[in-house]
Amino acid sequence: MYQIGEFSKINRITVKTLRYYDRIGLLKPAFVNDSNGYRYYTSEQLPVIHKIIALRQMDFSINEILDIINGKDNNNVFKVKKEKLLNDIQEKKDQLAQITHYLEKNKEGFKMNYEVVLKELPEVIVYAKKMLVPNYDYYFEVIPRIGEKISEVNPNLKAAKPNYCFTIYLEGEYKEENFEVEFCEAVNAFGRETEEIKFKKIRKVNQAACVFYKGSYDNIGEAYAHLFKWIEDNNFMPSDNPRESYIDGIWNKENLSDWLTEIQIPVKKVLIN
Amino acid sequence: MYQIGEFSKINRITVKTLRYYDRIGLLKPAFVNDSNGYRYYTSEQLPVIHKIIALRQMDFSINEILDIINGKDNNNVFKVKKEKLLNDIQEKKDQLAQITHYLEKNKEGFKMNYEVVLKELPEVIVYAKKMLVPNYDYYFEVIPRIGEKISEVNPNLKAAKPNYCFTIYLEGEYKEENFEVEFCEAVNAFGRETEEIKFKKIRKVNQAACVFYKGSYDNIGEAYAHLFKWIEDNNFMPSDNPRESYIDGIWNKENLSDWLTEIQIPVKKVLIN
DNA sequence: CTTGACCCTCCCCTTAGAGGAGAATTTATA
DNA sequence: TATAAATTCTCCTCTAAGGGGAGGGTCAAG
Repeated sequence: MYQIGEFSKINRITVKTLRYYDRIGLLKPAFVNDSNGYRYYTSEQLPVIHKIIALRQMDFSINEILDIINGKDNNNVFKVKKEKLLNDIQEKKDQLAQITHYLEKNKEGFKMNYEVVLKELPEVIVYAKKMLVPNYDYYFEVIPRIGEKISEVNPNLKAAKPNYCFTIYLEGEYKEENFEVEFCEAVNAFGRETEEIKFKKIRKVNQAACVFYKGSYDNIGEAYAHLFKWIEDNNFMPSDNPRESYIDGIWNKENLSDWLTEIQIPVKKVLIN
Repeated sequence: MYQIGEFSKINRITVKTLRYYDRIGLLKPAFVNDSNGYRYYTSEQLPVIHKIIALRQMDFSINEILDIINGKDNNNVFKVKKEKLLNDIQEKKDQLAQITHYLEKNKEGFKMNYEVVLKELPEVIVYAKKMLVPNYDYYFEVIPRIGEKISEVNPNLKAAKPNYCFTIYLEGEYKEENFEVEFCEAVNAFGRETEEIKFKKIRKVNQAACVFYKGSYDNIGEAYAHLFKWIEDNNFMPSDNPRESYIDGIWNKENLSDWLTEIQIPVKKVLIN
């Protein structure tokens, strides 16, 4: 018979933990003195606590250990745990890649302005028009007319909430002039089409690497470059054309430096053996 | 101005989380309607929440993010986090090795009886005697006499609490007969020595791989084999001689199957690049 | 005028114990 | 034998990052 303190020393485990295991029913002491409540453990319980500690070392939760000890579903729990550990390792490696990328970018006192986030892009219904655009200035002259035109034909059509107004770059890479794009605006339903403006459903994207870009479009190439570098450094690759989502711009902000655009590039993980 | 629901959709983050960030002061909405408590966010806050999400994706805690955003200690936090992630990955890999070992051992319905635990062995003062032992039977005849002898010379000497009575195998590997061992018993202080029995301090062992073995000593070789296999599978190597700690045996249990012994092998991690 | 969508606050719950208070008991020392 | 020190007990609160749900107020559309 060991007192709790002895038993804790033998097994290199705290007294608090033993009392906790008693309370939740994972390991009750073999004997409890009724008059003073002292717990006593026997040497037969050594292999039991040993097994518990071994399972804790393997990252099993208390509930899983209870199941294992009660003989439920013995082998499957281990396989599931193995899968989970493999996932955890991959997740940590991904985080490590992000931090390494960050440290590299920030190496020489260079202040990084872009924070890349992976997120899902939801399925949306849009009206869309393809165009060849000589430059950004021309572009924002043309866009309002698309909206006017489609409202004429569909007086009840409404923009989706939240607003989602973007272009898809049909060229794979970023170009400053004469690029081909598809302008899209998310709406609440399908409507009547015109010769040039078509409705379609844009499918959900599971993972897109996204950055916000502040300011006029003159230097947006820098944000693209950063984003592409991030994608490479983090073992992703583009899986579809980039999107530029317009949040603040000439239509609502006078000051160029207040303009806000989000660049979204659908990506998928590169499998490394 | 976005309502909380919109803002949550744009950023793929829950409303609960936004309210939580408000409460803890990580991201307060730009405007709150005093009469009904509604929260409103602006597009200028998009890059801010984006940064928060990016840092969360990199495994930073809320407190760390608060520090980063408030401009405290900017680069060091990242380096520390990188180290932590490397450690986490190693830990997960170790757990994976343990599970893989377990699954392999249990493959064909073979029921495993040994659970290996890594633990620290504390520093102890012992009296010790080296011997060449022909077999276990002889061994347990001799041992009581050592205790008697040392008590004669040191009437006030007491066994340590918890008891720790063990032999160190001086041969590197397990042998069934004619093995050289050093018998040790932990005591509370140094005492007077005899020709054959010496006192010494045994240093702490940081990590030892340990199993319990139940039953008579006939099949203890199996437990050794298992333990050595475990050490190899988990990328450890023995760093000192094995110890056999006697917990229950002929001196207190009649039934052979109640005998209990713990095998402890000090180990160190094998560095794999 | 009502319905459904959206928002609010408040409270409890999660893991696996850690930390500490206050009291009782046991063990060691003088 | 008296006291001091060590050990144990129960009970309470705390952790991180929100999730779940109750109960109730608010808003826009039909």
